[in-house]
This record gives sequence, structure tokens and C-alpha cells, in this order.
Amino acid sequence: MSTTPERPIRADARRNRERILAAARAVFARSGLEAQMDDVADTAGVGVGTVYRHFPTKDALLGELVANRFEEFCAEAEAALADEDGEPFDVFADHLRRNAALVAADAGTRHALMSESEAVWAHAVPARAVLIELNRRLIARAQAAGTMRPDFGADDIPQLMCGLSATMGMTGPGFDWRRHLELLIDAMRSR
Amino acid sequence: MSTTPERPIRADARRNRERILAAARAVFARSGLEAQMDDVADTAGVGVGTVYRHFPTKDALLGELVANRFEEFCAEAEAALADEDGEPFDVFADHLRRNAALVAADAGTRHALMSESEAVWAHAVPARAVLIELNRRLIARAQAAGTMRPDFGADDIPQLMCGLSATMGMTGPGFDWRRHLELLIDAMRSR
DNA sequence: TACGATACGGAGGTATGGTTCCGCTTGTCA
DNA sequence: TGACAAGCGGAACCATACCTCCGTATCGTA
Repeated sequence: MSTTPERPIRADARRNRERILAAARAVFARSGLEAQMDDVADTAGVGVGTVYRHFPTKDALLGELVANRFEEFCAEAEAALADEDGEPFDVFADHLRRNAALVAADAGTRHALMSESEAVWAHAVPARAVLIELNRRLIARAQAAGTMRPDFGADDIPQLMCGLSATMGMTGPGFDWRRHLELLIDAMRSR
Repeated sequence: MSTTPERPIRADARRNRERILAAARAVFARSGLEAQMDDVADTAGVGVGTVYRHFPTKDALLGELVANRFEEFCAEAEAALADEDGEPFDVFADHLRRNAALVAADAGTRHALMSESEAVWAHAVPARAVLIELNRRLIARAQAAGTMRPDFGADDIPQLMCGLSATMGMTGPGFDWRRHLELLIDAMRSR
């Protein structure tokens, strides 16, 4: 693909890139998308200019983090798929519970999942497609076992999880994402 | 309550207030919360200063609109409660469907429902409490009829509807709020 | 109609936060 | 080690939007 001579990246640059990503993860997880680029730079111990050298815009930085998150989701799904012994519906439900817990701990991902900005999503498109395909297989297995309602599909998952994420940041009586998720899981059960 | 002599409000001022509210409804419905105060003023055919004379902050204006919306929801619920003939679960489900349709047509309300800002919610607190109480009665009736799962509660509604609202603005395969809502309604059914 | 109180308009103040620019530093290679 | 390229820092720039201020216009009343 790349036709450039690909001079190796300088060691300090690579180190800083990692530091920036780690700092961004921490800062956005704590403060959500409204966290500022200066915060990321300070936390990483670099100047803002350096952040912008590695990521041309804030959305590009967020996109990288979101793509990483989706790769984690995929790893989760692969692990679930590898479990041949558990009851298929329960395996799938536990997979959802683990992913939801990841999201709950990270305000940045939560807001990104609800973001309508193309730029943020662009990088994550391939991983997202893989995740849906893995979900499709998990779902097919549960449906074959007769424990999941037959008209449920992998395409239903994104909007349910997106809706769940939206409520995770809210407080007040009745706001409890674990309860919310269990209701959703019940909706998927065959009856 | 009010101890001021309450000089009657000038006719033009009252007229402008109504114009501003109508304009704000239209502008926020179209563009969501990121619509600007200048847009509202232009649409209403007044200056920004006039908008700020009637509503001290953007949040106060939004709060007024949200409170109005909740009053509509309450009216909906009262109408549903008045229906003694329909199957109680279906009556409740239709009530949810109608409210969801109202929200779907109004990006402003949608974003407001997901907003974590206290200021926006403040005005709507009483109407919100009334709505929950009305929902409680609708739910009790359906549970008494045996068609709604007995462990479902009125406190579950806000987070489900909030989650639903969050997905209404998204596009892409699988994003269809009507489908999402039907899944939620199925989750409430007794089995 | 005249007058005081109330309301209006919209240019500009201010705060916020993403992004750029350029002089300085540091790594890499001969 | 010397020189060049690559990378760095962070002050300044700029765009966006909320909100304020005050001179002008309009309403309601005697």
C-alpha cells in the first residue's frame, strides 16, 4: 500500500505517541468528550503542538481511541465464541455484560458511541463490521439452541447498546444501567 | 405567592414571548441544542436582546420548552388512563408509541432528554413527577390484568425512553427507533 | 396628546477551546 | 562528532456563541 520510503519513526516520537494515547484514554474516560486537548497534552507531559503532530485533529485522536475500544469488543466476542461449553444465550449475554462494563467505566467511549460525528467513527468502521459479524455468529448459535428469540438480529445490537450507553451517565431514581441491560437481555430471550 | 403589585404585561411583550417560544420550538426541533440564540431571534423576528429579556439564559429557554413537552406527555398519559375499554397493556404501549413519535419529531427534546444539565431539567421537575405517577397507574392496571411483567416499574421508564431517544438521531443499518421501541415493549410483556 | 415606564434591537464584549506557527531541541547516521 | 532532519513546546491566533449594554421605539394612561 504505502509507496513512501518509510524512514523509521524516531524513538522519542514513538514514545510520545504512546504517552499521548494513554493520557487521552485517561482524560476522556474521566471527563468525557468535553475534555480539552491541553488537558491531554499536560497529562501526557508534552506540549499541545506534539499532540497535533501525532493526531491532526481532536476527532482523529478520539477516532483512534474508539477504534481501539472496538478491537477490545471484538476480542471479547472471539473469546465468547470460543466457549463451546456454556449455554449459548448465557454466553452471549455475558459478552454483552462485559462490554457494557467497559463502556460504563469510560465516559469518553460512552459519548463517542452516541456521537453523530462521522470523523470519530471513520477509523472504527472495520472493527465495527467485524464485531457485528461475530455477534451474528453468537446470535445464530443461541437461536439454534432455541433460547434466543428467532427474530432478533445482530443489527439490533448497536442501537440497544447505544441507548444503554446514553443512560449510563445519568443519575436519579431509576437510572441503573445494570437493570437497563437486564431488561434488554430479557427482550432477546425466546419465550 | 407573588408579592409584587403585578402590573399587567405589555401587549407587545406578551406577543413577542409567544413568538420566541414558537420560534425556539421550530429551531431546536430542526437543529437540536446546538442551534444558536441568534437563530431563534431571527426566526422570531426579534433581536437577541428581546430573547434575553424574556429568558435570562439559553438553558432557561430550553427548560421552558422541555417543561411544555412534559405537560404534553402528561396529557397523553391522562388520555390513556381515561381509556377504560382497551386492553391495559396495549393502552400503555400505545401511550409510549405516541410519546416516542413526539420525541422523534423534535431533535431539541431528544437532546434535552439526554442532557445532564440541571438547569434544563429544573423547570420540568413537577411535570416529570406527575408523569411518573400517571405511568405508575397505567402500569399497575396492566399488571393487574396479568399482561405486564410484575417486576416492571414506572421508574424503569425514564431510562428506557432516554436510551430510545439517544438512538433516534443515529443513522445506519439497524438504527430504527420503531423497532427499538417494539423490543422494549416486548421486554415489558408478561411471559 | 404628552409623558413615564416598559420593551426592543443589534453591535460588541467576553470566554472558551481547537488549531497553527516557528524558533529551539534532540535523535540518527556518516 | 558534526550536520541535517525530525520532533517538540507553548504562546498566540482565530472562530464560535453566549450574553450585555444602552440609545431608541413603543405602549398605556391621564
